[in-house]
Amino acid sequence: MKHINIKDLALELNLSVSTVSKALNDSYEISEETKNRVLETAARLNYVPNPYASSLRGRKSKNIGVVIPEVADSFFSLAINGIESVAKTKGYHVLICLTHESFENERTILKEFQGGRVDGVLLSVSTETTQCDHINDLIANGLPLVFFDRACDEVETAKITTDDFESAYKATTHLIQQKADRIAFLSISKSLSISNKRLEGYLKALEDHDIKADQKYIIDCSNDAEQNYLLIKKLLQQKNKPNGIIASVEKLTTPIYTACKDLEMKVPEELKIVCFSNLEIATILNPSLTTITQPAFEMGKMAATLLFKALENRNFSLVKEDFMIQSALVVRDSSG
Amino acid sequence: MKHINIKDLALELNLSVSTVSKALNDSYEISEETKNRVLETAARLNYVPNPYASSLRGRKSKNIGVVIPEVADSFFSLAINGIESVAKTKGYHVLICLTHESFENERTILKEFQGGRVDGVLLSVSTETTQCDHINDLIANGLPLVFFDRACDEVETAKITTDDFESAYKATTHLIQQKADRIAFLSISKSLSISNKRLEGYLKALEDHDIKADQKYIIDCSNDAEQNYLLIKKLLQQKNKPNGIIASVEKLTTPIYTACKDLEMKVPEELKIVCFSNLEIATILNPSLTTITQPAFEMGKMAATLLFKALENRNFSLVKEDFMIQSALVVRDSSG
DNA sequence: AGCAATTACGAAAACGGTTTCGTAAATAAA
DNA sequence: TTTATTTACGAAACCGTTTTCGTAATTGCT
Repeated sequence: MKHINIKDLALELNLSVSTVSKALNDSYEISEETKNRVLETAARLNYVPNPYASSLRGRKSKNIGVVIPEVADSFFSLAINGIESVAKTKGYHVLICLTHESFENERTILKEFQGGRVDGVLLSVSTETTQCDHINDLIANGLPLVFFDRACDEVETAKITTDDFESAYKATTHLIQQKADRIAFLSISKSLSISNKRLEGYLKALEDHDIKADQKYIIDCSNDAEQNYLLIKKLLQQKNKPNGIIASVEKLTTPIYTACKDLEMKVPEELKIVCFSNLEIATILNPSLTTITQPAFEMGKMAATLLFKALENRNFSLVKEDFMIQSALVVRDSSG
Repeated sequence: MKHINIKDLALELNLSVSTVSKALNDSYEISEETKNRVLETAARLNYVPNPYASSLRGRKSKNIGVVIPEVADSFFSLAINGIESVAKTKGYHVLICLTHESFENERTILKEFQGGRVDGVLLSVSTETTQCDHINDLIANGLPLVFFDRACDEVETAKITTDDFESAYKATTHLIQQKADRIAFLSISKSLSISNKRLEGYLKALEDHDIKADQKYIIDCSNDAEQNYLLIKKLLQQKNKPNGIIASVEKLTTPIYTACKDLEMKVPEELKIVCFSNLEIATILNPSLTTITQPAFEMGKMAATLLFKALENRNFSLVKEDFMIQSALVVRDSSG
């Protein structure tokens, strides 16, 4: 079965290519009768237009690029669903690109996007990203970009974030109220703004409750699960070990619980735990995990909606603006 | 900043478009000196070729389509990583499309692919998929397709699966050896071949150990979490309730554990649990979850490798063949 | 030196659509 | 009836590449 193009279709119909094209696009220039004939024959011959040919002429790809560190993370997979739900209504496709937390990958991907592969970009930067020239280049090239969750402050565009400062503040205060006074904070990156804001919220809560922050309770985790496990274990073995812990990222849940089990620490009696996490299974952990749950689906949806606003209105441009959606502190047994 | 195309580049260099194109593609027809000049200027002007123009002319998109039910599932997200790892080495992009377990979505996506958006397809069918005309159409249209995990037996092409029958058999046998004699099986679909094979493995194991299968222990779950929870709860409340349970899909983990907790059933004493699951957090559930873990990354990698073999060799064609990789039964406390 | 082969480039066609513009026929307005 | 407008279509340009083919200029061979 040969693939059928618009020329074949026109030939079959004894019409010109342009008429067929207009009929397929429901142009006012074409009579109802002809439109129906064309549509019918197109269906019969199983004609599917080549999107790249359309892109080329129309100078738009009908694709948006979604650049994220990882797909095996419930925040991102839920956000993808949110993004996809709006892209679908707009007739757009979603091109998901993974950086695997590598700056070099991120740069390469954004560079490629400048060739016209996508019409706009949603980005959550990698942990390695400390400078944003590659992002500014993209924008200078005319591609609208909206950050979601992990943003770069130096870039003049909109971002959808959650109240990282406040939720870390809330979580810390919650632990303090639960009588924890040596609270550790597990960070994922020194450069990521969300990580820093969460850290600041944590520090502010300590300060407001007259607890002195201690550098030894602030741990920089890496992208390596085994190494994180060792770091956490070490943290929990030192003298004056923490009796509270706040993990700023979901993937630390497993090493934390594993370390507690291996060290036979009682949760929440000896150690109270809060994680930034969207894991559905938080409820069935034992003890069930207190989480700060981000509105992942909503954030994806909102980011995409904003991006489309920029794509559809040529005179609407994305300015530096922070759309903040609240996360929820869901108290469960691990901090009881 | 205007976007630069090959014509601008040629103008800047005082060369013809064709020469520039050949230089960029490292053609033997172009002198080293010219190549260097072109490369240099291209970098300076930040030239990025339009992939769609190349696609159009070259009649290939350098994209492969990955069609899966859901991305928020650890099997699929890991498989994506496997697929991506090989696509990257081939200079291909991965277009991920989600069916959300809807047959209609699946059909629409595959239909669209026939327009040339992708050069080949990796597919894991939706639970609703009972007939395969849409898949056969795609293949008849010249697009190579490889199944992974969830396949359609009626389609003449290769598939990468795991030993669903054997692993269900092993899991069931394991539960029997742990003294369970009323073992329930939770299915996700009556039509999905993997679901049926797992069911058969379960039934065979019962038979081989002289346990009579009982229809009331075989539950068809849906795509709705709340409903599944109710089904499971009902299962665990009937008289002669099961003392063993095998869940054929990861997303049933939460409702099972939740139901056990709500009904105050002791695991594993009163109920032994095994799940088909790739969840990392299986280890930190309490009790830790015995799983049948599929080689998700490997399967993605293998499926992609096979697809590229078909893409690269015009005379290699995908025949009906089942590449089976073994899953591992990882015994943990929930079946102890 | 004379001819063939090679080297290095350019012109133009092609990929599959969309869009602009031109126009014959039909209809409306004068 | 004559002129203006509308309707319905076709020819051709165009989007940004790659590729085929043609050809001067250089090199190699005898």
